[in-house]
Amino acid sequence: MRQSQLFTKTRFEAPKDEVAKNASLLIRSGFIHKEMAGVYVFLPLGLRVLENVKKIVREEMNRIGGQEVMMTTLQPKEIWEKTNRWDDSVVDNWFKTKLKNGTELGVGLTHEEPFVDAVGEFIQSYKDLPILTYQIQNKFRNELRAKNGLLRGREFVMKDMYSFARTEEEHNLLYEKVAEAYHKVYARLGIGHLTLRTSADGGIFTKKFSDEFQTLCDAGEDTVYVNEEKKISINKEVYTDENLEKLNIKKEDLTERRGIEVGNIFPLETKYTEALGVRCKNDKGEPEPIIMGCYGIGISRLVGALAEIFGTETSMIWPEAVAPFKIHLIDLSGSDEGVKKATEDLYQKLKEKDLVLIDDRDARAGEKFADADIIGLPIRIISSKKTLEKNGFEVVNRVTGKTEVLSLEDILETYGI
RNA sequence: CGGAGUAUGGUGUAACGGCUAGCAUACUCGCUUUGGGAGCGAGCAGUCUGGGUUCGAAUCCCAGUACUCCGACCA
Repeated sequence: MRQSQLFTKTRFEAPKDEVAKNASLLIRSGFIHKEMAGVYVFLPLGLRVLENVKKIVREEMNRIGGQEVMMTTLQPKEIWEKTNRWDDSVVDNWFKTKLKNGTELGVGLTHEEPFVDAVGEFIQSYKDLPILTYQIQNKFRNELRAKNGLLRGREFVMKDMYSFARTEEEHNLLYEKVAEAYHKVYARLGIGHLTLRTSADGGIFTKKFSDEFQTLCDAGEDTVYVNEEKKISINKEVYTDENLEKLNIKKEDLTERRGIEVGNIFPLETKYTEALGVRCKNDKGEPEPIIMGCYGIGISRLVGALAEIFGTETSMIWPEAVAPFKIHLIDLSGSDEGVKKATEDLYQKLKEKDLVLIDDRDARAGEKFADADIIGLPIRIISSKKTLEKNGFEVVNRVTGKTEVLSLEDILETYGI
């Protein structure tokens, strides 16, 4: 992609209506646009990051047998009434609307009911189980107060997966399989070492714990007690002597930290399937309850978390797996036709694999470097008279700081072109 | 939802109730410049909305709206 044609621009000044580092940084780099409090537009570079996160999540969910679907945003109130989650006194952050004829509708804030409703149609026999199905979709929550940029919005992108199992054992197997997949997702995003499976409140429908995936970061909204060494973590909301004993954790081993909840998995038991009348026949032809699990990953929240972790106010380095492009090619050819041609040749090659953003603007070096710092592509290749005199290009790995002059052939070989 | 604060060109800011609302940046044009946000000149562009007080309101008052922060909430 040519930066001269990219319609977004970086900006020098921080937006005054954002305090959160993630939103401020991403607005300054032109990755997102604030539409209103808690609602953000993903611009070309930001969308590429978001899509890369989705891709990784998809691959890992598919790998464990997840089947992707897409539920609807508009929701009929009937199914929510069956589980007693329609009334505002029970769930107060619904966005609701009406059809022309007055029929009430909900705007999806989560999708347990619709999944049970839609998937349940196909569950007749125990032979149909287990099922693991998911979607990546926008969620709408009427939060009383949006804050922290992408970390808590009113409209956000989430991956939610649901498992349907016949027995407790079958459920537990799926549950652990998903947990393992989650660890893989965070590892691929470059935050595996910071992300801990955390015991948390199981919610209002189960007496069990749920498991959150907390990425340690001071900007996080949750307080967790952790032992990074032993990979132990427990959310403050369930941090009691009784629970510590139940979980076999020693208080002295833990330190208080802040965490961003980047994922949450919890057992739903039979609450939703029973309420919506979804059962399966066992081998004697008798109806049996179905055990559910629910597994979420905040996709857009992860983009914010990455900005918090890998960014400063004026600089960013995206993990290679999600960077909008891997390489930022800085064209410093000026009016030198020879350098310009060499740069263009390299660009055309790297473009074949969609690896590169070229700064071909008629701008000075300082401006280009400053922009490249905040846009945050992990590899920087500088092309100028200086580098061409050495028969190559200056290649900087921004993570390690390693700088070397490589020839066109060397670079192409590195990327398998 | 309780409390506090803020609102001025695209962006960031300044202006005692009183001069043509200033500065920076961005943008447009011209010249110069070209490895860390260059220089000179010219130009475009603004007081959140609605009321009120006053000879006179960006400034004071009321209402609304939006945004931010603290708290509560977050299935």
